[in-house]
Amino acid sequence: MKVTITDVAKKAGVSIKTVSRVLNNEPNVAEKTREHVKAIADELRYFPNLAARGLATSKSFLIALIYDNPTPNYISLIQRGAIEACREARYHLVVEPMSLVGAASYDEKVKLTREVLDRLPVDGVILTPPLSDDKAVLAVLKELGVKSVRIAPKNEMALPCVGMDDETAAYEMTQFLLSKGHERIGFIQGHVDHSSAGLRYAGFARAMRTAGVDVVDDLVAQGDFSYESGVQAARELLSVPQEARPTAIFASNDDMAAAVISVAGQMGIDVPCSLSVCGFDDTPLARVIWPALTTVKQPIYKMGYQATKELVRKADDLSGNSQILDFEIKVRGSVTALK
Amino acid sequence: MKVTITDVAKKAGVSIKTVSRVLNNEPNVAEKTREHVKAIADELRYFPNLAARGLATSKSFLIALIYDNPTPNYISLIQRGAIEACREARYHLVVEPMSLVGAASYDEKVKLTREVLDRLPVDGVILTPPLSDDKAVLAVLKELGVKSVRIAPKNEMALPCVGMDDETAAYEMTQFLLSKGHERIGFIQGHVDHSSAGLRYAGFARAMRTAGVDVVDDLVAQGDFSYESGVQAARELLSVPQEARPTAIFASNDDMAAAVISVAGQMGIDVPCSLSVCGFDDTPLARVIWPALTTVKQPIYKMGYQATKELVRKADDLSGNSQILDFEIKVRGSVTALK
DNA sequence: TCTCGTTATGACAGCGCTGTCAATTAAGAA
DNA sequence: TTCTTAATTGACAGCGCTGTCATAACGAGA
Repeated sequence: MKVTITDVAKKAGVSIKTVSRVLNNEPNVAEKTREHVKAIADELRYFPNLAARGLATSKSFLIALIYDNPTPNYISLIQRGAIEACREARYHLVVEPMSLVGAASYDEKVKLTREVLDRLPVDGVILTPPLSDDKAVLAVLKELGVKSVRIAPKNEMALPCVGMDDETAAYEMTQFLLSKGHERIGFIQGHVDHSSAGLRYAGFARAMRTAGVDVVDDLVAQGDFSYESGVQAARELLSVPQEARPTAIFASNDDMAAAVISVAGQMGIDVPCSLSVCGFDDTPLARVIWPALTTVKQPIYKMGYQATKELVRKADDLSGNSQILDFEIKVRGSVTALK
Repeated sequence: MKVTITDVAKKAGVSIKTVSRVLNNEPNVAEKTREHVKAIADELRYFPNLAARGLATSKSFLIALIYDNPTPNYISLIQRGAIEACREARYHLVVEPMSLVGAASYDEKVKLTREVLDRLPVDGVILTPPLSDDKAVLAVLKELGVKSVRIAPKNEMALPCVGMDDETAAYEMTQFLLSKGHERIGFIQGHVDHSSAGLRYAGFARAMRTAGVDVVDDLVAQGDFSYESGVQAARELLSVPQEARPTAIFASNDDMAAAVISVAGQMGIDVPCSLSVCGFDDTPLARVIWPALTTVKQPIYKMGYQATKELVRKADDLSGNSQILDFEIKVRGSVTALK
């Protein structure tokens, strides 16, 4: 049925070991032999059997993408990037969603994570937020000695990471609002489990401080990155006398920013004339709502790609090096200068 | 390092074959032995090596989810359902996005598909639209004898499918609009490669005919399920004298419906007072935009789950049986009765 | 008690590949 | 030419599991 290495070897008139060498780009094969074997392999449309190869090398050629309930758009971009990198290295991506956040205790988390990794021994793991900051998950990864890369804004536990500089991005976005004359700027924080949430707030606060503007407690609301939490937070921020109302709101992600626009609409507050709004992430949503959202474009696809690239790299020296990718501020209709 | 079947056998004082039998629930093992072996395996936290098992059985315990550029939300739900079913059967899901639509010729498509499946021999394939209707892909699947389930509204090529009745859903949604007094109803069609697009239009047309209302050609616009195409189509439908304008627009999916709402907003047409809008899919977007979208809720998660369930079923008799799942019409603010 | 039909268990080969190491060949050096 | 060294190739074991088939143990009936 399926073509095996033996078939190729026979047809090429060499031993299976030589074929193996050619296929794995090992040295010490005569150039002529190499070409010949390659040609035969192509002709026979031979592909090595992953299971056999895996058994012999105790590798699986599988990379796991472990995530917990992120937004579909985010995970789908990460995934796409990861798969691209996998393909280039002849790896495959298996996806493993988990349900750890909030619900489970530390021990429970350890157990669940271990189970996933025991059942399917992979060659590498990509962790997305908020799992990339989860102590239990990281502990298991270390215990099992699984190569892993975190998608996260900052290095942790000597594990390599790929991310962007959330703090600076938020800083620059806040500067942008300030440059438009806004001073009463509301801020909606993200989920406390995501380290990026804290960094975004920090960037906002730093920009305000730098500009000599006080951060008013009443203008900072807690959200959790969900649309619903954005609705809640927006109501809090906007249900005050008009003179106490912020002239701009910076939400920690696009979903919550969309919620602000929606709530403002319901309250008869015109966006952007009476209220400027900006978000973070540049999800497709940002261009789809009206007015289009001013937001920070994250290089999500690239994060997935780079993280995976790092995992499939031959060298095993992926010790704690981190990659910070560029962001971009997308200026759209939801922000105007204060009159 | 890793605990093997031999370790379990030694510790349990039986042969590896007996352990194997227990683990695979094979008959002819004394109940006492079975319990004992199970206990030892648990104690040792033993999990069979997938590669070895795969090599011996020539199965991979892998299911591939093959898709081509669908909306992130859609694929993410399908994926979630598929993974759930995989877990129950101790399978794993590998994702394989392809880029076939539009660009590639038939032969090119065959080549690319074959390459994906040759490189990673999986035990089953889940096809999502529009690939579930792609002749080239289906031909390769048949040629390679790969078990597969299509996520699609109707049976094809004797391949089992899981889907929903798009035609009836569109019919009922149109009836709903008609019941609200709308007669000048605009329709935005979906991507021609998706069989569901045609069925949705058919359902719309049937409802109109049944109600004795003519389908006006000028009120039917072509889209391709993308937001951008929705903008285009909406402009077409709305850039006419007010008396010629539709009083309601039924877009073939939510993204295009969102585009209609956005375009209407820009043109100063109030939704829903001057224009009712409804969509299809019930993406998160539907609840996030303002006004919230009246739409058809597809059981997307369940489709992924059922399709995978079918694939991992022991029996190999999955010949052309199709499952039609229920839909639900979600009435929200974007549609009002015609005054 | 012995025999026969089951049921339970184990020995062993082999799945398709790679790692190790030995054998062969080619290429220089003397 | 002959010896030495390096480059090239192949034989074979073994990765961890399951399938096949032989063997052992167990009961039931004579």
